[in-house]
Amino acid sequence: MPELPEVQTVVQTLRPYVAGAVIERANIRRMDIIRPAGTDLAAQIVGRPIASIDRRGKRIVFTLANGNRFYVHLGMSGRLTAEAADGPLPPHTHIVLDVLQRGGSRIQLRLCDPRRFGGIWWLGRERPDRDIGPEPLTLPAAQLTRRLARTRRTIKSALLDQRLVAGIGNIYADESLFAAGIHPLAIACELSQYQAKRLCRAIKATLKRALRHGGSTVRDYRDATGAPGGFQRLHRVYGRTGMPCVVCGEAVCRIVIGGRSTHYCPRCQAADVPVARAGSAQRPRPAQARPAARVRRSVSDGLAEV
DNA sequence: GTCCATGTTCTTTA
DNA sequence: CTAAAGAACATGGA
Repeated sequence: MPELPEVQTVVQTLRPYVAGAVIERANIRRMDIIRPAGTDLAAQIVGRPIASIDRRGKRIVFTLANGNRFYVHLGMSGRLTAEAADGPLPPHTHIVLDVLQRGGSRIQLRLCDPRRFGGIWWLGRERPDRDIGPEPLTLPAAQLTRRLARTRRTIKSALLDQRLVAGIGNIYADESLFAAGIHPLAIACELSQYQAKRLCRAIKATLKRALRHGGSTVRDYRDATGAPGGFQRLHRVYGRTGMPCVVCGEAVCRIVIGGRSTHYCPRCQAADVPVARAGSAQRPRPAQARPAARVRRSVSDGLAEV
């Protein structure tokens, strides 16, 4: 659920509760959300002060006073909240950290994640961003252009690739492409210089505006205090299939790209550059008939004969 | 029962 | 070999 604006909002609302606080106890109720598997997270963090909490891409990065780091990823349904120490534990609460604040009061830091696509990654001294791309809010347009020029994927798929740019997800990819007037099936490397620049500006403007509204709550998302976001009311295409475009009145379309639902206005986002086919790979069809005897055997066929 | 969901990673295919 | 699409993961809601 959470993309850059939601993750950043969680960090900002969590920071006053945990910055400088000491982790007194770690109640890890499910081992399988700790990664790498086998990490003794409790042994690493109990008794340690939290020096700082920051965001990198969609990761919530904790830095301990001893310099070690770990990060929380919220996956699709994760919530990281600061709660009064004695409230009842809701279902799917996988981690509870008891935290002693500088003022002397105690709170609980809870990770709740029904679908369990999220989790906690222990980093130690490793960098928190070795395997993801640059931050979109500070990304120079020329750098985005260069990165897009390297791929023939659709622009929608490219924006969702965290190694290309970190922090954009399904909502903000659709909203940014609408703001830039670019068709989601446009081939990334076919965008004009002007379009790439416009897209870069649109991404920044969209993410910043979402940030000002505390992110989007479509379903599960809450900040660290439990409050929902407000930006879902300002979505211009995401989740508006069939409704009139807020700019031109044309009905908003929904297609599937890379397995993800994609919303766009067919008039405001005209396909004025080469586009891929929706819903499946752009498969160059053989101009002539296929070779006749095409004997292909699946793996299971082969195994069945052994 | 069906389909869908704010994400990532592994596998399969071209 | 590389690039990209699809499936899988787990749960709940419409």
